[in-house]
Amino acid sequence: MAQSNNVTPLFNDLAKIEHDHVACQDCSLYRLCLPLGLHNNDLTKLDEIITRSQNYKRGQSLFSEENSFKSLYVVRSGSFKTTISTSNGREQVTGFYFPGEFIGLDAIHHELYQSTAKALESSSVCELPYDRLQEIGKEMPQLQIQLLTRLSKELAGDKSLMLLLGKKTSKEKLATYLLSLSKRFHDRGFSATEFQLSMSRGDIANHLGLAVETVSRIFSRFQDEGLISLDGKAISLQEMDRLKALCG
Amino acid sequence: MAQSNNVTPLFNDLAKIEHDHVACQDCSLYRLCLPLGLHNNDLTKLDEIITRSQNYKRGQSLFSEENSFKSLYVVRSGSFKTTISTSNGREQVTGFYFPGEFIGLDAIHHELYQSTAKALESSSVCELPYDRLQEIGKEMPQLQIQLLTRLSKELAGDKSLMLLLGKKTSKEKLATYLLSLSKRFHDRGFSATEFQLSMSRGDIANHLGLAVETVSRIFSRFQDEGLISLDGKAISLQEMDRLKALCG
DNA sequence: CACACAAATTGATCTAGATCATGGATATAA
DNA sequence: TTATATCCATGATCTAGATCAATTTGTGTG
Repeated sequence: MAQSNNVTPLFNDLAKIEHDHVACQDCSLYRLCLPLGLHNNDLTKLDEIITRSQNYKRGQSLFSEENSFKSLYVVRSGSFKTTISTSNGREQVTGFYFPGEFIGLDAIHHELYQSTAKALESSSVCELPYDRLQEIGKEMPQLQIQLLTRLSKELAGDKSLMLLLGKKTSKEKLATYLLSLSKRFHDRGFSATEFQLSMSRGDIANHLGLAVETVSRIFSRFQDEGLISLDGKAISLQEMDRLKALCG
Repeated sequence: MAQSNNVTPLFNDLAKIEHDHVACQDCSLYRLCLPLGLHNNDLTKLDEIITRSQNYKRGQSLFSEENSFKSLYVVRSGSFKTTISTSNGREQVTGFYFPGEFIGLDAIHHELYQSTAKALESSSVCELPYDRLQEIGKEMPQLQIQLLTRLSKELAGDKSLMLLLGKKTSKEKLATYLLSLSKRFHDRGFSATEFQLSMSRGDIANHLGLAVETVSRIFSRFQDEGLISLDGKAISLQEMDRLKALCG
């Protein structure tokens, strides 16, 4: 059966991508993205250094661990995951990224990317070459502040994730995760209760420090209890309040 | 028995703190800290906005979750831990901070601190009021870049910690932790193999997502195997290579 | 210096969630 | 369309590390 269309679509349509060169001014992600608060002149300068990428297909890499760091990326449409690995090959999904969110911020201090970024579905990005960004940033304090704010936000998110990984039970982890997704969809103008999970159960499990089987079981349990309703990748949060209460 | 003196002292003596107003130029932490790369004029301006704090005693808070965000702090001497909590009171130690390291970076995007910072021993800090920092930052791109770099570095560290929390066994966690401490001591000009653990076993356990008892047992095991030698808070890493191999 | 309290160690037991195993559902490709 | 690989769900079993319990050691404080 084909995926039904009664839920929020994946993020493919969020940015206007008919033309490859939508200016930041005209981008529907404007208020979620870096340019917020920049004046027209500055915005134009920023526009000039941005490369709008071709599409990335599901599974395709934006960059890999140990590649040399060159650019930051902002998701324009679709979604990505980032991973890092131990020397003996175990992998941790460190984050999921949706339109308007930055990828690569953890590489700024380094010559090399610290993680691998892969598309979860057909996706596109804006590429910001870091050296040129620094150049124009010298005359745009507001841009620097935006960048700092971005980094700080991601940092705070990662600390919460540490709390989740270190101290929460499997149910609490899943409930917290679903509500975090919900909020991000809502912030992007979509339904807070009905959306598509672009990542696999395996990715979710890995990200939350669980086994796939555990995620499956808890999803089933949540369904039995009427908390959510799940049809493949389409999820609907039926009882936000009870979910919130489950977050710990 | 009193603590023996044959190991690296705690960080109390690292910064020259006889006078409350050591200029950044003269501070022994200079090369680890923010001012790196600033010119003399800029350095003087930075100096002017910094408040050097009185001492914080063991257990004393620098700030608490939900306090309004005002300043960033750099550890001058001693050490701190930061924690965040779930709504029902469970707590996660999100980080330990040593001289030259920044505390509060995750609050920049917010009105409120996202965590609580407590001294682990007698400690002191430099306080950087964030609004004034932004003010002078407008004319000091190098300062902004330093800040960005700091944030990025902490971000990368947190991602590694996610890998640790999500994918490593208890032994691997402890080995990884000890080597991370070792590196940070070494970077500060101290022995990479002999130092004092200023944090309790409980703090370590919490930070690594383990129970205290587990940490105790693994420390004992590591001792039996000749990997480390432990006397209260004083630790000596006897076999760095084997420890490295244990990190996963 | 001795009291009281907090931190650490060690052993015994228990359990949340991992791992193993199987079958069904989905997706991709020729 | 069928082949083939991957993903997902669910049951049975196992185990790493948590929890509980009892000492021991360390550490402020009057």
